[in-house]
Amino acid sequence: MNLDNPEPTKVAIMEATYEALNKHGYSSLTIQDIADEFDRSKSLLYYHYESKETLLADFLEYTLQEFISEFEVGEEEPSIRLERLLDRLVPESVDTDSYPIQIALLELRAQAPHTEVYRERYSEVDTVLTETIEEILQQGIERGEFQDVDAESEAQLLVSMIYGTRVRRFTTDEFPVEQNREMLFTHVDRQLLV
Amino acid sequence: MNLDNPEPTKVAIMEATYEALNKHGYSSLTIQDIADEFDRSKSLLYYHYESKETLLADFLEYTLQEFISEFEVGEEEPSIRLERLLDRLVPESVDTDSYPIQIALLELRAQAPHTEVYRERYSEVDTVLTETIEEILQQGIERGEFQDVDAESEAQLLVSMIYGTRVRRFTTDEFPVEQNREMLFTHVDRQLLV
DNA sequence: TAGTATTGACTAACTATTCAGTCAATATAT
DNA sequence: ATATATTGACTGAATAGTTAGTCAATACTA
Repeated sequence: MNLDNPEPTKVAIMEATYEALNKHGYSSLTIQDIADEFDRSKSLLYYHYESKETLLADFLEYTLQEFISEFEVGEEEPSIRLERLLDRLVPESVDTDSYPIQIALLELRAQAPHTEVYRERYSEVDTVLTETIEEILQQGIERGEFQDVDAESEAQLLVSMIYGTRVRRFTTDEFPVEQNREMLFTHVDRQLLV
Repeated sequence: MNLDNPEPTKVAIMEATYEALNKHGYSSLTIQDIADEFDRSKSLLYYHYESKETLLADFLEYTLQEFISEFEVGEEEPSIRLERLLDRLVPESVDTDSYPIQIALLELRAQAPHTEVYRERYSEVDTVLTETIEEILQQGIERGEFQDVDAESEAQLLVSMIYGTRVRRFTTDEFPVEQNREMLFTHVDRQLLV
């Protein structure tokens, strides 16, 4: 282990993996691709990870925790928090830098049916997002800001809408993002706001 | 070309590809895997297709047309047609046979960002589904069965909900299908039905 | 016969993974 | 304090297996 920080080599591996995924996408990603973005040797990857699969599982863990941290949206009134969260998860435009990694995360998600560790990770993300929204709704209902809906079910529906919109944005040409965002916000206005 | 039907070899290749995808999934699919499900030789695949990529593109075309044909749901009143369509696209349970191919289609969809031909196909599916729903809504509005909503926007939202639900079902453990279905139908009841 | 369909044997490139060994830093023993 | 042993981090080169794709020869069909 290095001296600078607690896990600098592993951090460097994660960053190299990130870059490699950016450039090549998941399905054609090779260990060599990762090594090419890594300033140390390819063998070292096997010193730290027993296989490509475990390396990628660790990367997924690492990256999804970052994604989860995006769910944190301050302490304002529930309606504002919900709006912020939706705006962040279904933004008007995805900035060019984060585009490739979002696509890689979609590719990894599509592997989840075949790979248990991936599925566990995505299940967790799903649960955390749903619970986050549920809490916001619950708080809004208590404060009389939202109508008295079933917070859990409503959160589930919102999560599905969010993911559906995200998937379509990345996998189709000319997806009408603005129309979908509007409908998302309209749904909140009509179903939730008092 | 064979004598039996117009394209029996190509049909056999499509079926072999289907089986191979069932067994191996997309990301680890090899030409050999397809050949193993094919009663003729691997070389023959290259006689009919210039590359693995074009073979899979053709397979996607073939399979998505089948998927699109599922959108056809009879001639009853719009409210019934919509309900049937939703029930078909977000069924209570996915039958074991079609499970693997649905997953393969999700994997292929995740390749769409990198592969133009795939993206075009999925864009088309998306468009057809949206337009199908839009027509149903339009007809329902005209007949006074549905409220006077913006059919196009409402169709867009429904499509995102449908896809979101499908993605989550296949990529997470313990996805609450029933709750999501209920919310989908509740949304229709509240937003659309007069 | 002439074209079409099909094959098996082949290859060149690439794949993940292994392994023997280097090296600097640290711990231990005297 | 000095010599010795032991470690963890790291490397270059090799390996065994897999991959998509080719091609000359052959069977089939019209």
